[in-house]
Amino acid sequence: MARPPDKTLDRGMLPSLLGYALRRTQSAVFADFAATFAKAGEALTPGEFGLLVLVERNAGLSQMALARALGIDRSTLVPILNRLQARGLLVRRGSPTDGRAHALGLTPHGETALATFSKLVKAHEKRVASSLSAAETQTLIALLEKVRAAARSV
Amino acid sequence: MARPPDKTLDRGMLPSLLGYALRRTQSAVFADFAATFAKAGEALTPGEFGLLVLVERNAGLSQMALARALGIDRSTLVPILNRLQARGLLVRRGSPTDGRAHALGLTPHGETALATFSKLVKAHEKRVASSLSAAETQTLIALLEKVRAAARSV
DNA sequence: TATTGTTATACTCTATAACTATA
DNA sequence: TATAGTTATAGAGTATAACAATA
Repeated sequence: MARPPDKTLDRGMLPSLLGYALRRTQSAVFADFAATFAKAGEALTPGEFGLLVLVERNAGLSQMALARALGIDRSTLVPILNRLQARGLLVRRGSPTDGRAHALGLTPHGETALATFSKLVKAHEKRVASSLSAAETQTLIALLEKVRAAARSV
Repeated sequence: MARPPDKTLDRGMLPSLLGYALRRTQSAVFADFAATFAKAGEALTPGEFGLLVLVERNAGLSQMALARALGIDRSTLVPILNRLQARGLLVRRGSPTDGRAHALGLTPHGETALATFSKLVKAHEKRVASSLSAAETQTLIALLEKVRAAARSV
């Protein structure tokens, strides 16, 4: 990990930019996520967690559907799934309805691991939201969604 | 660019997570930033813009100081500076006070380019913040800073 | 000894293009 | 023809370790 940012530099207009605040906050939250998992002897990225949740809640979905839901290319997904499969968390089964497609699902170990991961994520969320009231957290998420909708329609 | 996310999937607990909203919003804002620059025939990432602003506002700073301000390792900075220098935006001069260090600065072309970039960034910011009132934008930035402070102290 | 910048190396995320098997 | 998954390849961002020059 790199050293903490130097606060003495002149940052000009940057602190007033939404994108700048977004990037810096996301970076800090990501680091907290990683630290939370590392402290528990686990290793998982936010993206991997999101993927596992999607597979659990939509068992049998195809790689194409998953890639679309994640907003990434299908080729990008392949090595990610390979890694999670090698860890025994996830399986690719043949689709019963389409010979080209895979039906994705969690393994039993993946299910129990995801339960553990979810607890860690909740602890992490509680910590990063600790400086906000429940109402502020809801406001923040709602404002982020509004910004996302506005940015998406370019 | 990948296709838009599929809205029909069950996302479980994800929409209530701050980190999830943060990642998705940042991704959309980043795409808007890239699209804004592409439409103007320019190419720059948010990180490169931030770096150029830092160099302009703190002319003569060293690579170590810049890396610290950006929160990245000094070795990570080298290829980034190489690229910006190859584009004629930035120069490494010898530090007058420390024979080991470089004094970073913008070239005249870098100064004029940064002025153009800043206009594009303002247009981009205006668009992504278009769905929020001025007060909401201030609230959003303030809440993000509070979260960042809480996440940083792990 | 410690610091600055560089290089070598490695890993992840991202994409495009081409291939295969199926539809 | 079109789609699902894979592979090959490439570029950017990130890091650690080791090195030369300098402090």
